[in-house]
Amino acid sequence: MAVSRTATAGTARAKRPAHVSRGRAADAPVLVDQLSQYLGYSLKRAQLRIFDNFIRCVAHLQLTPAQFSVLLLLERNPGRNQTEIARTLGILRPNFVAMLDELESRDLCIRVRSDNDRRSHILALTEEGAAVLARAKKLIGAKHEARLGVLLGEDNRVLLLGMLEKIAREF
Amino acid sequence: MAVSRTATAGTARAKRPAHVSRGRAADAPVLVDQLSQYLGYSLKRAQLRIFDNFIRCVAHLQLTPAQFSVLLLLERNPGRNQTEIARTLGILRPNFVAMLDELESRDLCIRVRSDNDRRSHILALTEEGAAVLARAKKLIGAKHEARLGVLLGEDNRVLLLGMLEKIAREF
DNA sequence: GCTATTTGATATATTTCATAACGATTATCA
DNA sequence: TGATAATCGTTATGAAATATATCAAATAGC
Repeated sequence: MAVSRTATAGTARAKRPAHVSRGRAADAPVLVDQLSQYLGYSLKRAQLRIFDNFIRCVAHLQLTPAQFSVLLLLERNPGRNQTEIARTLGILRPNFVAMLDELESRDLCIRVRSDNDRRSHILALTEEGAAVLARAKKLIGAKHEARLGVLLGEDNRVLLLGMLEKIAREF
Repeated sequence: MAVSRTATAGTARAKRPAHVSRGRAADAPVLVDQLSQYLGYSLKRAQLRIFDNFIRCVAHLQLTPAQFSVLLLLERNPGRNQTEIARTLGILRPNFVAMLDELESRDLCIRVRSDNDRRSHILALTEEGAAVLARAKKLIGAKHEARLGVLLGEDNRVLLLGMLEKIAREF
């Protein structure tokens, strides 16, 4: 999404119309300085930027942030079922079904009926899934997180992560 | 949305099933430590928390974060038209129409045909809109931002805001 | 064994986000 | 000036994300 980069500079005119005659140029930018002081606003804008960049970084792997997070959780947590993974990510079970259908159809993971509870499906990465995840991690690390380290400084990047985690957990 | 707070503790059993027999308790939490190291994930989770709290803080005013941001922009930028406000917020013009219909129907703002360009609608807060905005600002400041200052420390809160702004602008 | 609960799934509604196109108006410029 | 292009708000519409209710199958609890 994101705001269009060019301001579509508003048609310079010799004679200023009454409405804009009190000190503001016709193409002056809309002021967002007040709004930027609100955490919710800045958080949302930053999140959109980050997601946008994330998607571009793994474009040729065709992975969304949500899909990446699923694959990473499967790698880190073998033997878990759909409900456990979905709940951890805040994904509702009904919505998780189509997501897994997609991943499974691309041979990135599989559902296996559990032996000890035949209601549940144990989720597992396939070899292909592990390989794609590994490539995604490398790309994100090199082109995404690293860039952030450059922008903020590595110390600040870590600080930022810590604060966001704290908000997510304790706010 | 948000993850359910109770882990729906998984049915303790005397005899461990084969799948979970290698060191993990049946009700052990899914590990998110790796995932949390990715900025996109932590950013998104924090954003959901913050929006959730924002909405609750101004619940009796019935204001969404997006609506609040529109009102704030109108106050700060009098004399602007729909396109300018929408673009600033990253809202597509077609989607902005219904949003303004809602705000205008609640007498929080008005559209006025511009004299010097009769295509455009100049947006303005009504008295009611200014009053509601003032109350919202007070609530958010006292119950939302202040809480964040307590959680992170005031210095860190400012630091966080600065980093998020930088990401939104320069990433 | 009987009832209640859980799991994955389906159906469906709602909300959010995006594109195309229109009438009215204004800008551009030959 | 007049013809063409561009812009503004709007409508219609589609796509995607998010939410609830419900089901059959399997399990848990008594």
